[in-house]
Amino acid sequence: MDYKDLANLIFPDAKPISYYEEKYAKRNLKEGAIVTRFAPSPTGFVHLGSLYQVAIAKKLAKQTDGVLFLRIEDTDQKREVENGVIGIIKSLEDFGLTPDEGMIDEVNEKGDYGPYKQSLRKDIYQAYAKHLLEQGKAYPCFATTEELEEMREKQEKAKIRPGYYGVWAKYRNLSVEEAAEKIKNGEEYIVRLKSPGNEEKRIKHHDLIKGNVDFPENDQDIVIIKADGLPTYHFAHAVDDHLMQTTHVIRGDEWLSSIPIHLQLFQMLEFKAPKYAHIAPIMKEDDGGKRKLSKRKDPEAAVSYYTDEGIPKEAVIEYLLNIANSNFESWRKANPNASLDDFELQISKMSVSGALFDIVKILDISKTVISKYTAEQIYDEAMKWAKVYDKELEQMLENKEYALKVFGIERGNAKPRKDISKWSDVKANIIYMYDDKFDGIDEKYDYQKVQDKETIEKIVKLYIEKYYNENDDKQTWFDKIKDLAEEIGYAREVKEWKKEPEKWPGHVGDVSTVLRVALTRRSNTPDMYEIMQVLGKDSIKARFEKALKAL
RNA sequence: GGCCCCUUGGUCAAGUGGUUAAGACAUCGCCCUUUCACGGCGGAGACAUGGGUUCGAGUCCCGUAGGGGUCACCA
Repeated sequence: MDYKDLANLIFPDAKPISYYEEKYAKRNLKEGAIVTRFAPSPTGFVHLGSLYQVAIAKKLAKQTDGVLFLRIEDTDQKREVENGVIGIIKSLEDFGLTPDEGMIDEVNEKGDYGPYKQSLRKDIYQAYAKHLLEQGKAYPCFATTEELEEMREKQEKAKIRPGYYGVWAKYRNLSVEEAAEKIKNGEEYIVRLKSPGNEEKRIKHHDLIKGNVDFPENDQDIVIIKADGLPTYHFAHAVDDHLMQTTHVIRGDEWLSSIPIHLQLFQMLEFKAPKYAHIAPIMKEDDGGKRKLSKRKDPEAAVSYYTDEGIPKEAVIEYLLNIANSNFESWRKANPNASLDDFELQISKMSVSGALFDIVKILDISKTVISKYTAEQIYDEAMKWAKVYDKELEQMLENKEYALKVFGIERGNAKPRKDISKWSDVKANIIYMYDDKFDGIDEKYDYQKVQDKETIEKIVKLYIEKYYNENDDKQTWFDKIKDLAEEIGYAREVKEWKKEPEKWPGHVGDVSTVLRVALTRRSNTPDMYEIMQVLGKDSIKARFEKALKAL
C-alpha cells in the first residue's frame, strides 16, 4: 500500500487535478492587467475596511483593464447568515463598486472561473488535497479536539511554541497501513499538510505595501481539509486564487503573518504565487489608544452607516482614496471636477500603518462634493434618501417645483454654498422655507443685536408698509433696506459705522438681521433676497405679521 | 509570552543623508460680506526616546518605550 492508495481511500471520487487545470482557460488580458478579488464571508455585513479594500482593488483592476471578482468564502458553516451574499452585493452596489465577475445574488453568478462560492467548490479542493496526499505532502490526522487541547496545555506549561509541528505532529509519520486501518475503523480525521518548513530558516517576502519582510518558515502541519470535508481558508486561498488566476491579493494586514503558510502552500502545490498587498486597517481613537474600527463598538464601521446618514457614495470613496494615496489631495486640487476614475492609484504609495478614522474630514469632503451638485441632483438624492429614512422630508419634497427653488438658492455660482454634508442635514436646512412647518414650530425669535421691541416693531412695520415691493430687483431691494436703516437713524453702510460706531445705534446689517429673523427665525440663512423671491409675497407678509404678534 | 509590522503638529500626511521640515482637515485671528456659508490672507502647532555611524541624521544602525497584528478543524 502506498500514498496513492491512501489518497484513493480518503477521496475515492476526486478527479485528477489535470481536469481542473484544463477546465479553466487562461484569461485573455493584456500585459500587466491586474486580476484581483474581494473574498468576504457571507455575513451580510460590510466593514468600512472591506470597502476600502474593494475600492482599491476595483481601481487597480480598472486602471489596468483587469478583473475584480467577488468570491464568497463560506467554508465556515457556523458563521453562515441568511441573505448574507445579497447584503454584500447590495453594499458594493451602493458605493459603485460592483465586481466584474463572481456572485451576483445568493445563487447566481457570472464569469468563467466559478463556482464563486467556496462551499460549491468542495470537490475541487478535495481533488487538490488528494493530489498532495498522493505525493505524501499531506496526511490524515486523527487527533481529537481534546487531544489537541491537552497538547497545547503541555506546550504552554513547558513554555514552548504551541502547535502541531515536529515531534508534536503525532500522526505525521503514521504508516500508510496504520492510517488506512484507522480510516476503515471509522475513526474521524482531517487532512494536514506535511510541512517541509524549518523554524530556524527564514522566508523572504516582498509585499507591495509593506515592503520587504521576512519570517521564520512555517513548520506547522496546518489543516487543509476540515472534518466536514471543506477546506480551511489557507488551502482554499491557494487553490482558488490559482484557478481563478488572481494576480494580486489585496487584503487586510491581519493576514500578513499567514504569508509563510501561504507561500509554502503555493510552493507545495507547484502554483505560481500571486503578488500580495496587505492593507493597514482603519483605526479608531479609543481611550487615547488606537484600535481597529470595531463592528460592535463603532457604528461608522458598517458601510450601511453612510447610506443611513445620507453621505454620498462619492464622498466616502473620495475619503478612502484620500487615505490610500496622499497625492490624491493635490490631484483633487488640480482637478476639482474630474471623475474619480481619472485618478491613478499607486499601490506603492499606500501607508504602511493604519490611519485613524476621521468623520470630520469625511463630512468636509462630502460637503464639497454636494456643493458641486445641481439643485436637480440634490433634489433627486435627497428624495431618494428621504423615501427610505424620513417620511416628513419626503412629504416636504413632494412639491418638486418649490423644492428645486429652495435648493437653487445660491447654487450654481462660482462659490456655491457648502451647508449640506449629508442628506440627513437637508431637512433642518430647508424646513423654515415651508410655511406649514414654519407655523407649526413654536420657537422664539432671537433678534441678536437689536433687542428692544419698539425698534423691532418699527423696522418690521416700516418694511412691510413702506419699503417692501415684490417686484424690486436685488439692487433696489438692497437700497431700500439701506433707506430703512437711515430712516430709523441707523448707519447706511457698515464701513462708515465701523469708522465711527458711536455715531449710530447700529448699522444696516443689524436692521436686515431683524428682518431675517422675523422672516425665518434664524440669524444664519442664505441670501435673504433669494429667500424672499422663493417664499413669495403672501408668505412674507404672513411671516412678518406673525413676528409682530410674537413681540 | 513568541513572531511580524509601525512611530513626523489634535488628525491624515510629504519627506529616499544637507529643506526656513510641504500640504489638507480641525483650531485661532484678520479681510471680504447686510447674517451665515463660501473665498482670501495669516497665526499657533510635529520628527517617541537614548546611544552610535557621518563634516552633517526626520532619513542609516543598535537599544528602550509606546502602538498594532498574529499565534484555531474562523475567515
